[in-house]
Amino acid sequence: MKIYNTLTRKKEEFQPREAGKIGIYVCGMTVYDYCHIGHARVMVVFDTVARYFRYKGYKLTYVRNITDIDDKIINRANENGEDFTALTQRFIDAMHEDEQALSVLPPDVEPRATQSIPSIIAMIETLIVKGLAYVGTNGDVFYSVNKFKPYGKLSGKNLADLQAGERVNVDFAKQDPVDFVLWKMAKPGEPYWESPWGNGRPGWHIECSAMSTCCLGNHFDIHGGGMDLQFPHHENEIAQSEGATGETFVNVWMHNGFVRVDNEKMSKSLGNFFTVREVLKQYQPEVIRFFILQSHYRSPLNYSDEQLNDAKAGLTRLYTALRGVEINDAALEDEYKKRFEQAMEDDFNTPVALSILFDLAKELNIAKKEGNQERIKMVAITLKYLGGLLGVLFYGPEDFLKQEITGGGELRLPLPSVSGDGTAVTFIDKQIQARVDAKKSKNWALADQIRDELKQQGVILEDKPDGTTTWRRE
RNA sequence: GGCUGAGUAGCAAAAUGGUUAUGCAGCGGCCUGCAAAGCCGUCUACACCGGUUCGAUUCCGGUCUCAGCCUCCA
Repeated sequence: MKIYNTLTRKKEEFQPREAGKIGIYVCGMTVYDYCHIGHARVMVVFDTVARYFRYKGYKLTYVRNITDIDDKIINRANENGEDFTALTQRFIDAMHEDEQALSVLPPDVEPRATQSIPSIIAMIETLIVKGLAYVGTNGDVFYSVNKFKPYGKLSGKNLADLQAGERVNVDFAKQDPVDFVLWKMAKPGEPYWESPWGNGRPGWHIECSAMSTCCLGNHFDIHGGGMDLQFPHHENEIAQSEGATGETFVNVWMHNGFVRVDNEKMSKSLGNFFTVREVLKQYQPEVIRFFILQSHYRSPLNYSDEQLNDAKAGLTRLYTALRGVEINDAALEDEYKKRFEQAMEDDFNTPVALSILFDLAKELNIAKKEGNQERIKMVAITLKYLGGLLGVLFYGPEDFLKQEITGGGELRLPLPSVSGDGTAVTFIDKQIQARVDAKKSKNWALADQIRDELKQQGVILEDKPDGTTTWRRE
């Protein structure tokens, strides 16, 4: 199993610290707004990683935190005139709904910053005792970056460059502009927790150090998150954790690439983001997941309708191949399974893994054409099984192909119903029957008219060799 | 300016020192009443310039372009 390690800038053979066991920590959401497709990518990517480790038999502990206190949350709650806990709870619930829609399995532990205050305070105290942190002139507690020699090892930066490139906004409370805050004093009216340094709240970076070591130990296997967290967030985490414990913090750092819109990073500040629930009005949730899996997790991923439509077309091809095939517990096609594993074990190469699914679909179509029942069963079960490892292809083919996207705005959870609008389905069936009759009397004009009318409504008819007709949505 | 990373055919996206990626789209054929789906065949590549090599899209150096980080960000 090879994984690209940001720390060493190369693919390395992955060795768990303890045979058969893996601890992984992923930086999750700051919950003050809905998840956008960029957040969805992190969720789907690391869900896929977690699924694969489990499939390989590792005992995995997957931790993904929730940042439920910070300046943006406080500001947003003030704007809304609501308590910040009401705000965060609402968006935590929304996030869980989005995850479920995308077939992202819940992490094993989902610690929240506000519920980890004691361990955060303990870690800051240790840092102060070790001389790595100090109380600034404004009462905030800062990390003394210069005292941590390896600072910059993850992001390839060095302190001299950082100091040279300082922004004009110098904070006079700090001893050094590169220092960062560990504990922030509360202003009047702000939420706070008691601490040895006064009432306040944790800085952003310290929560992840505290929560990860708390859940996984001082030294664990994998730490993940978006590329943009590399610096300063993860760099600071290393400084805090290794500074406090004196141990190596993390063996492997994994960072996923961004989702882009028009060649630009999708982000809140640029305002060019699409929320998961927005996109779900137009596409099935599995299409979004498939879209994400179609590129390697470290590559940029361009968001566009064209790309989503592409993903949909690809998924449709796979489901079409599975159509009408009974999935039972036949043996797996070993050759394809092996190729699939090879792809996944090369730094989670999901585009190649998906290409193997397409190869299987072609095999399946050929077997169907030849009427080779044995082969059909074997290839179909393999396709469905390998798809399942990626968190796709778990619907019934008819469910997927006939699912209607209502666009009503409600969140679409998994398990779509084919006949959410039963009357539509009844109508389609009636029209198909009328067309069968027209065909029997060789009234091609009427038959074509019926087909065209349904097509206009997004329903595609397909005549089968045995004289029956099936349909699917466009 | 400093530090990362990337540039592959119409679009998207992988691998690879010499041999088919894959999906969508196109073209020809089979199938079909005609379609759709499917199958068979087929056309568009490796940013540019040098170097290493018997041979480079793949390794090395340089150029150009793009993106990201250096401020909150997944």
